[in-house]
Amino acid sequence: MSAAHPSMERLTRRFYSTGSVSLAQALIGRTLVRVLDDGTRLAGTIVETEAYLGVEDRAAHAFGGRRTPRNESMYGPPGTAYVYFTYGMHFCFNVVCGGEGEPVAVLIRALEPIEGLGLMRAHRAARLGRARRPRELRDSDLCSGPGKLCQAMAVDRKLDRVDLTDSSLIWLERGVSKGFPPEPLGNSPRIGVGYSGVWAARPLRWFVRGNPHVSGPKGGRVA
DNA sequence: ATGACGATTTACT
DNA sequence: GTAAATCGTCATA
Repeated sequence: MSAAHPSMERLTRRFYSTGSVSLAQALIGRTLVRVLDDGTRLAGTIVETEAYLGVEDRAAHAFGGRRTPRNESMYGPPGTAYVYFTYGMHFCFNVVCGGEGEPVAVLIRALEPIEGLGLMRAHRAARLGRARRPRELRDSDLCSGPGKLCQAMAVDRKLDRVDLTDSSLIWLERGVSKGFPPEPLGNSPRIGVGYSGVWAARPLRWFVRGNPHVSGPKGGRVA
């Protein structure tokens, strides 16, 4: 894989060494690549992100400087993967950023699948209820949410603490084509953080307007 | 040892 | 729209 083609360039430590508000926007349009143990390659374009600001952000896992085995990877170097388990059944994938040792991260909330759709569909279907007639999952049902994309991309706690600048299992590539992402990006309060007081209202979520792979009703939700 | 709680998704009324 | 599913984690005791 030469670096001749821009879309093949892996994002560097330097790229991740910035604040989460900046990175959350810069990650829209980039490509998340996952290579399974058997060599199968899965990939998608990031279309929705959320910034978590660190110790002062009540919605963040590192609020108040909290540091536990669960969120330890947030204290790792920029470019570290932070994968956590939540609601007793879902994983969420984050990219650590900010300064060295600062517990700051960006949550990847949705992807537009571009490679390995068949396997993604299989991964997702395996977790759906069987009570109902198993209708074919649409492309927009594969990665349109933080938990969903982890199912589709086979991201689980084994990838927590992985170095995205060096791993052969998962990484991000420059992957932005001309005219994408479209400006201006959609921007809204973060999802699922209603418990965080004034922080719940801060517009720290970004997404590609009108893109069907964005989470929420008819993909988009709020401005 | 115990209990409350999720950076969610799905199914159902 | 509302509620169930489901369990690791962390604060409290």
